Amino acid sequence: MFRFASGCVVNDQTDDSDGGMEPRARADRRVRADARRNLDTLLQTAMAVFASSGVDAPVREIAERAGVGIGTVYRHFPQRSDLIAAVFRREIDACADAASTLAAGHRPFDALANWMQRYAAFVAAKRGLAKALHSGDPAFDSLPGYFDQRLRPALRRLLDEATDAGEIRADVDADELLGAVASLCMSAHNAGSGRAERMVALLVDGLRHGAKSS
Amino acid sequence: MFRFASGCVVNDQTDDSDGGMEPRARADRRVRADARRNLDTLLQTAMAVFASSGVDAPVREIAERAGVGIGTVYRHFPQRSDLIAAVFRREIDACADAASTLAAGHRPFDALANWMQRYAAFVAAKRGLAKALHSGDPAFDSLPGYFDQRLRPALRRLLDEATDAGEIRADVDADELLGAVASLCMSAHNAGSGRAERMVALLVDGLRHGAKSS
DNA sequence: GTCTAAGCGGAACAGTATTCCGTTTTTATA
DNA sequence: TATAAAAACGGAATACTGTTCCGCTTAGAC
Repeated sequence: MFRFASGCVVNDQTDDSDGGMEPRARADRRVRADARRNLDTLLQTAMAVFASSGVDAPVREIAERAGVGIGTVYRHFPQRSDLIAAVFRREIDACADAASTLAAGHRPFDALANWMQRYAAFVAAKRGLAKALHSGDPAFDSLPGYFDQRLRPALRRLLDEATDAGEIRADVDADELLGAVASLCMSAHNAGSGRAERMVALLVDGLRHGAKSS
Repeated sequence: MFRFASGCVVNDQTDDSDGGMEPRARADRRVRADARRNLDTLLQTAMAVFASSGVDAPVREIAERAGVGIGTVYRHFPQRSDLIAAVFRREIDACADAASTLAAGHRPFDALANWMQRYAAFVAAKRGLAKALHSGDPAFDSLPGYFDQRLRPALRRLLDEATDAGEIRADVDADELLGAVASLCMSAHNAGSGRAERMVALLVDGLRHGAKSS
């Protein structure tokens, strides 16, 4: 056994010398159904608890609310920080996946505009987790990279489609945009409700109308 | 009793209705000598422990090294974070006070240059505490304000005296300078030793020679 | 149905902050 | 200097935490 960067414990390839077993059977039946179910429940519960009580919520509370024993939590996440990282990862995934959904259901510009708000909400909600990120715990080391790896392509796709449809200007970079929205949300933090949304909307309007500078 | 912003516990004015007692005696004899001594020892020890073991050092360790009981620590600092804040405050004071000492013992420009290095060392050493600052603990809320309140006037005085003596240009702002040095020290963090010092020295040289731009 | 090991639960451990209260020490007063 | 009241002290006890350990349960292959 070894620990993935993700923090989940995974079976290492057990010795392959016995040959003939189908790899499918190996991979499928390796994880018991109840274990997978518990893992999922755990992540969902942790997400809810972190959202309501903050990332400092005790592991015990999460275990209780998920209806599992503490041992089970630690079986899936050797350290408390691994659980936090996994939740963060899952939320990044959800945000990235939203891009596909939106792209399928809206015109390119609308998909882009909606996703930007979705992303803004994500950033705003994750300020607590951001704090954890800077705690120096190695469990979080891979998160920034994962963040880029998932979110950048998602946004790039939306941008490209909107550009191809002639709905927005062509000179904006996905990275820059992600960073810009993030800082908008950070600085609009303690301002009244709706301010971040408005600033992001402004930014999106700029995508449509602004003249290319430099 | 109420808690000062500083986190120390202080006697509220006891009822003054009995009139005639001299205010001096009141104010002087209000704190027992051993208490004051312990408070001081505690702060000194905590400073040393934080410097060597980081701000996460257990309260017990500090109490032991200071030669007092845990109860005494908590009598002076109701929360662990109050102790951290008090230490930080004291170091800000020391840094600010150094300005006067330097001003008295050096020519204006030298005083300024020395103090800038002193301040740079302070910023560099306090990276750990900076992390604590962003933890959201209300005990730290007043620190940024205190930082400005103490350090800005200290630097302004040195700047003014150097300017009056015609030793530096007149168009630099104390705030900007504090910020600039801080960011220099932050970014030079993981670079080899002495780099921050050199960058700050560069900045100080700029004070003497640079042309005013805008 | 049986067997095996993956998975589970939660008591036990270790380490922390914080509280509580009987004891000691200072200091005002005589 | 002797005394008493109040202030401060010390540290055992409490209350939470994260984490480990191991006997028990149960999914799933045969």
